[in-house]
Parts: sequence; C-alpha cells; structure tokens
Amino acid sequence: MTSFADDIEPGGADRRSRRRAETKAEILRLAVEEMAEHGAAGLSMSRVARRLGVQPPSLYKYFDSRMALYDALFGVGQRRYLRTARRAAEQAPPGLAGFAPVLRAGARWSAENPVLAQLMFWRTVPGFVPSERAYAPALDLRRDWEARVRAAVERGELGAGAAAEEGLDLLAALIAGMVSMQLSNEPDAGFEGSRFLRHVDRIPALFAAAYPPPAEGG
Amino acid sequence: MTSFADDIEPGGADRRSRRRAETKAEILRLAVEEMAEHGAAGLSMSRVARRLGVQPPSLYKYFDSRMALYDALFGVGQRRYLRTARRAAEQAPPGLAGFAPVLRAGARWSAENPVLAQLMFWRTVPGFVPSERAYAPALDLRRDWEARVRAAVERGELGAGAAAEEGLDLLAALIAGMVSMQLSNEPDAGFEGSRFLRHVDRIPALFAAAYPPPAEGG
DNA sequence: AGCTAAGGCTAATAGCTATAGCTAATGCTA
DNA sequence: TAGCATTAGCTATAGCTATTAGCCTTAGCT
Repeated sequence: MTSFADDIEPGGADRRSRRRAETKAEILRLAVEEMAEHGAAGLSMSRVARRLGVQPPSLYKYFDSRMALYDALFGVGQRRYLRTARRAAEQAPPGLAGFAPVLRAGARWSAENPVLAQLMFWRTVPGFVPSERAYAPALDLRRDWEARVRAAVERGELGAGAAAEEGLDLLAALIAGMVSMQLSNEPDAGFEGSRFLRHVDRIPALFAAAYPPPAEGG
Repeated sequence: MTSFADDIEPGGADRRSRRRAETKAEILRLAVEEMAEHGAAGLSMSRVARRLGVQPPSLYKYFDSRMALYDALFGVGQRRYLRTARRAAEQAPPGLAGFAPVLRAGARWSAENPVLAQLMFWRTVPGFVPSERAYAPALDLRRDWEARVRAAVERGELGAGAAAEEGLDLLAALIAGMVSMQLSNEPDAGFEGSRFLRHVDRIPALFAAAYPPPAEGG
C-alpha cells in the first residue's frame, strides 16, 4: 500500500487532470496514515489537510465531503482486495484444494491493510454508507466464491448445500471470524505469526466437515 | 436492556447517592439509544444531554469525559454478557454437549445488544481503551471457556490441543465470525431468523472436527 | 437550624466540517 | 504569443462538538 496512483480514475492525457489525480491519490495515502493513527472512524479532514500542507477548505476541491473521502477509500480497498483474491485464484489448483491459497491471500491483505479492512468489513464509521459503485467489487467476489464452491461440489469434494446461500454465509463467517479477531486484538501484528490468521488454512477442512460430500467417489 | 439500575455501584443507602446512581443509569440508557441511532462511535455528549433535558456541561458531574462514559458502557456490557453466559452454563449439560447452549446465549445477547457488542468486541471507537476494571469480565469468561474445553477434553470428546491457547483462539474466532457477520450485515435483525447466527449450533461440531478426540473411548 | 456539597447553570476555549466568495496562477487555445 | 477560462489555493464564517471554569441554588445530612 505505498501508492494509490493506479486506483484513481486516470484523468485523461490532460496535464491538469493528471496533476489532479496525483493529488487525489496523495490525499488517499495521507488519509490511510491518519486512520492508522486515530482509528478508521477518526479520520479528520483538517489533519489530512495539515499533512498535505494546505488549509482545510482546499481539500473540498478534491472530495466533496468527509464521507466522499471514506467512499473513495472504501472503493479502493474493495478493488484491491478483489484483485488480490483473483491473482491468488489464478495460480491456485482447482477444487477444494484451491480454497486455502485464496483465503490466505485475502487474510494477508487484511492484515497488511488493517484500517481499510476495518472500513470495508465492519462499517463502523458513523454516517458512512458505501455507494453502490464502491461496493460492487464485494458482490463480484461473492460471485467468485459461489462459482468456486459450486465447482468443488461438482467435483464431489463438498455436499450440495455448500454452494447455497447458507453454505456461503458459513464460509464467509469462518474467514470473517479470524480476520475480526486479528483486527480487534492484534491490528498491527501483520500476517506472519498472527495468533488468529494461522487458523485460516484450516477453513477448507472445517467447511468440508460442515458440508461433507455425499459419498466416496471412485 | 431496559434498565441499567442494577449495573451501577449501588451507592449506599444514602438518598443522595441513590438518586445519583439513578441518574447515571439513566444516562447510560440514553447513551445506548444514541449509539443505536448514530453508531457506536457516534456517541455525542451534547445529544445525550439534550435527551436528558440538561445542558451539556452538567453531564460531566456524572462522567468525567466522553471516554469515561464509553468505559462505563463497556463495563456494563461485559458484566451482562458474562452473567448471561454463566446463567446459560448453569443449566447446560456437562462436556461438549453444553457448548451450544452457552454459545447460543452469548450470540443471542449480542444480537439483542448490537451497539454494546460492537463496542466490546470490535473496539472501533477512536481513542477509547477500556480500563482494566471494565475489561476484567472478559478475562473471566475466557477462563470459563478454558475450563469448559478442558473438561470436554478430559471426557474424551475433544483432542488435547483444544484446551491450549491455539484451540481457544480458534473457538473464539468461530463465534466471533458469526457475530461479526451479524453485526456488520444485519445489526437490527435480532437473534431469531438471523442468516448468520443460525450457524452457531454448528460450532461444537466444527470445533470437534478441528480437534478430534484421540480414539474411541470404551 | 445550619452548613456542606451536589447538581444545575452560563460563559468561554479550542477544534471540527462545510460553505461562500475572493484571488492568483496555470495551462489550454486562438 | 496573448488572452482567458478554470483550477486550486486562500480567508472568513456558521454551526457543530468536547471540555473547563466558575457561579449559585437547593437538597438533605448532622
């Protein structure tokens, strides 16, 4: 998470809009620093402005309101999280064996971007409701998982209910639990050596225990 | 959660301190209403004062600061949560079969007290760190679970690792996941019919799958 | 009955988000 | 290169917020 440059609309070849996009990316970067210090809900326009070296009202040339800034951060986080999961999925084996690498990649991203993860997964900022546009990648990711679980069911590695809403909810709760414990108890611990995220690799087996395949395939 | 009267230090038979305790309890009640409307992190001293019908500075006669008010809420929540779990445990059967009723009672309490649960389990209020005194019941509860898991291990219902830190962390993550999904996706849904909390009864089986007993006891 | 302190108040400080309106300079276009 | 629209900064201001200081009345203990 060193740069947000590639996550803001490119803004054409126009020199002005290029500079504008750079400034927006810089603001997002500073906002994440702010949130790391004061908590995800503790983002202050004034403090971000001070960090940027301008007066507070100038920030409103780039983001219409504090909530708009949150929405941009939420959107960037969701896009990055989705991209991370998809990259891991590309190299993962098919079927149930591919679950762990993808889950691990998501858990690692959350541990490395704890304030964005809080904003995205907990929604605890008073008054903030993400826009449809910013939320869209989360729906894409859920559809990815639905397809992945269905494939494992078709391979005879999981019971049929696993791919229904109920099963997907359980799977989501399993990963959410480990990430939640991480974020609330050791937000600065990182992925390696985390007390809670080391359990992520057990999720496929737990999930299979909840939805065992119908019989032993030949 | 209709009254906080029994959760504030009783304050002796002294009439003054009795009235004082009543006012404090009333403030806590109004604060929870506030948080339900504006989010756990959106508690405002001014708005609580307006609800109570006094000027904002008068609140400081009862709580030293906004964070002190959070700490009182955190403490009340932890004590009530512990009490709820222990009441359920009294009537639960021994061993692994007793896990589900206790887990269910905790999940139900969280669903019925979503803003306190957010404050207690997520800690997302900027600048708030609970006092040792307020946090103590959480440690008691963890010790309760440690004893309960150890008992199940000794009965041959779980593998040995279940009672170690690692196993207790996994168990905590399982319940935290379902409660987290509930709080972030359906905070106003209640316990019955919750998409996520209906999985709570599966936790003992999942936990046993992760720590199976060593062999079939005779 | 008298006194203490509880519990209200107003005033004031400092910081917050956000808007209005001014100004200088940037950089596109003719 | 000259002109000009837009951008991106600024100050001032309104209306919030938490919190402190200090006053004053009255409740209620002794």
